[in-house]
Amino acid sequence: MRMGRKSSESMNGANRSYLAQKLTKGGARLTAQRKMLVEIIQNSTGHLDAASLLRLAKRRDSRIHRATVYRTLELLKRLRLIDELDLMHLEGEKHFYEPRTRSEHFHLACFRCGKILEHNTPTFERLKKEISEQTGFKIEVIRLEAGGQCEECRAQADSSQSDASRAAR
Amino acid sequence: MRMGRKSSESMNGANRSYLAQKLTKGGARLTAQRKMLVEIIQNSTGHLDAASLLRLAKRRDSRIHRATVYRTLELLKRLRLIDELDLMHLEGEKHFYEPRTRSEHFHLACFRCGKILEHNTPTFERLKKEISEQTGFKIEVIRLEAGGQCEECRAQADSSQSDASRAAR
DNA sequence: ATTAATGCAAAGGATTTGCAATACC
DNA sequence: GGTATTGCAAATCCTTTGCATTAAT
Repeated sequence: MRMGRKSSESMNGANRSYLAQKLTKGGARLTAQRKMLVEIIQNSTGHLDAASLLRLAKRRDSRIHRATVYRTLELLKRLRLIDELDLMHLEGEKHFYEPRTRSEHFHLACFRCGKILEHNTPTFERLKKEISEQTGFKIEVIRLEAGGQCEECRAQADSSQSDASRAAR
Repeated sequence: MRMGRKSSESMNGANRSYLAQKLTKGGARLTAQRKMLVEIIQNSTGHLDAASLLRLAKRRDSRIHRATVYRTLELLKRLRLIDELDLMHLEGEKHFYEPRTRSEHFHLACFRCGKILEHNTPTFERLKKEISEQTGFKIEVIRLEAGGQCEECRAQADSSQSDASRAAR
């Protein structure tokens, strides 16, 4: 089954130079499996964990192994091509990954419905700048995550709260 | 060996009410082991992981079990008495804990020397406020962590870089 | 007396590793 | 052809769980 023009193999031409450039900097090789994994991550909407990434990769090449996925994630992290997220350990201890190509943002994890919101404000930029200026620390990776209640869940909680508060507690 | 007036058992009187208040809110019991664990965490300077906490606790009560430590940490987290940190997974996947009593701050982990810096600026407060205002998200826990190079390591890297850059890159 | 907390041992999940076979440049 | 990468299977690390026993109110 052939795929549409924007996905899979067909975009190798466009991406190869960029990836090859980045990957080969550290003496790393641009293998077929690595290309595939990067593509999957880049085309993914949500936040992938290692197991999901493996599952998706196996659809294209059933021989790919778990260890390869972990090793590639490690590499891409080192090259700053992806960011690693914890998402407040909402789903256990696994990590999630997203491409660095998208504009910077942080994550808000709703403890109630499990939704992950992405957000950003210029103040975040400002904060990073201040950190460097005030401490002399050179930030290479930064992760801001919050847990709590999203707007919708808060509204629900408030309305059911009023019932409950009438009774007691 | 008796301890100074500010640590250990002697502060139970002062702390019991506060802890009892907090702990018993959710129907939880204020057991001897829980008191001990909270004391250790509160008196600790650095960032404790579960294994270190267990080790320290065993010195006072050798019967305390790993499971109790984990269960207590879970409880204290829920009650917002402690914060859980990842410290950019600088030392593997374990978590670190610190009491919430200290003023809020975030953590900068040096990838080179492993040092953990704590920092804060009013902009962080501002950022939190903006997040709530702009998204309607109610923040219950927030974690800001950065990884990179501390001032000292940067200085070192720069001086050895100048040698390297003369040669090639 | 009732209910929650603990110790124990075993399981669980996510990730990592050594080594022989394979793919890349 | 020489070196980096992969698959495999086993190991490791951290954390959690079911259940019988013990402690707290």
